[in-house]
Amino acid sequence: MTDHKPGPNPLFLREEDLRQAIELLFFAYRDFTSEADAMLARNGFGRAHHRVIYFVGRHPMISVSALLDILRITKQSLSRVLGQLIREGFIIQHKGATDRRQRLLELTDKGLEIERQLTEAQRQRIARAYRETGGEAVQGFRSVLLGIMDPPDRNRFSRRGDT
Amino acid sequence: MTDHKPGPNPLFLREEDLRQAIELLFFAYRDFTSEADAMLARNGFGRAHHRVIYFVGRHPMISVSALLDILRITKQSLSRVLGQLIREGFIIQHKGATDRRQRLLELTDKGLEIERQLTEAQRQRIARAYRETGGEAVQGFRSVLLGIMDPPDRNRFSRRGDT
DNA sequence: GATAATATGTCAACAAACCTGACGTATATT
DNA sequence: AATATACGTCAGGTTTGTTGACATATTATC
Repeated sequence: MTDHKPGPNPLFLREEDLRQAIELLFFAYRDFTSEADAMLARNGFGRAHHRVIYFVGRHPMISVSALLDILRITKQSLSRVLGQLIREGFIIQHKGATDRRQRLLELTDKGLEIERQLTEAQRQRIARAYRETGGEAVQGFRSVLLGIMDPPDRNRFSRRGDT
Repeated sequence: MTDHKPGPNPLFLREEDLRQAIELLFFAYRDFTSEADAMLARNGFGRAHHRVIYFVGRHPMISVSALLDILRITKQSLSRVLGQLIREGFIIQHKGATDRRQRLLELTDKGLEIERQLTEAQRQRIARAYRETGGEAVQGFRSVLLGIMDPPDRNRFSRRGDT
């Protein structure tokens, strides 16, 4: 049933390597989000909600514009999802102390709880992969992904212990 | 403007590592698809079209069900996108030789050309990251991503040279 | 050879999550 | 006082996914 071997078209050895990388990202990302997606669907949420919950949890008191900068979506798109999360009590807004135009976002206890549940499957998946492959592979994984992303966001990943 | 340091909440050192991995995947994937997305938008296509074009190009004469198995979407979703690509002459169907129920898919010359253009930016991005990080890092990248994905698809990535 | 299973397609209705464009308000900056 | 920024919102549109039902051609099975 349904055969598809690794495929022809290997113009260069290099070409095959690059295509494998493209596919590794596709399959890994697809599976990486699968458990959380299922959990979200049960709660009437989507992946967009998870992203908002995740990054608000990661950066408590983040401003709306900083969040937009991470997500790279329009404020109208964010507004729909964020408004829902606020109305349902997962996130609260605080007026900025220094700049009162800002609406700083924070998870409520309810928000923290769902964040933990949602991200748990992903953490376990990563932890398992890290455990199976070892520290050297982890360093390679990190540095290649850093190389793939655009420079501006690379400095979010400082080398450790800088809180 | 807009400050968000790496963030608080480091319950464990380990926890921070796992969260960084989650974010590496998010940022890398977001940027990885950005150029192709822009090019697709200019042609009136979306990311779904790219995925179909990519995997048909990768596996010439793939059956519809095998493609569905890769993409993990419903046949109705695929049908819309695939039908469009067929009508516009990017993909052609052939009746299966052994099983005449199958519609085996193949890129036309036009399809091959757009595939090349679309994937080019991604290939360059990967190539650059691979060049910058070196072979050892690449091995780590590969093995961690393999560890992250669910086992069933791992054997798509055999070690090399098996066509 | 009738029956069941498989591979594919299609119609219809719906939802999630994006988008653009326009406009409004509060606050800060110059 | 004028301009810019941070945020919100209304309105309408697209892409990409979903479920459910049903149809057709072909293959496999009893």
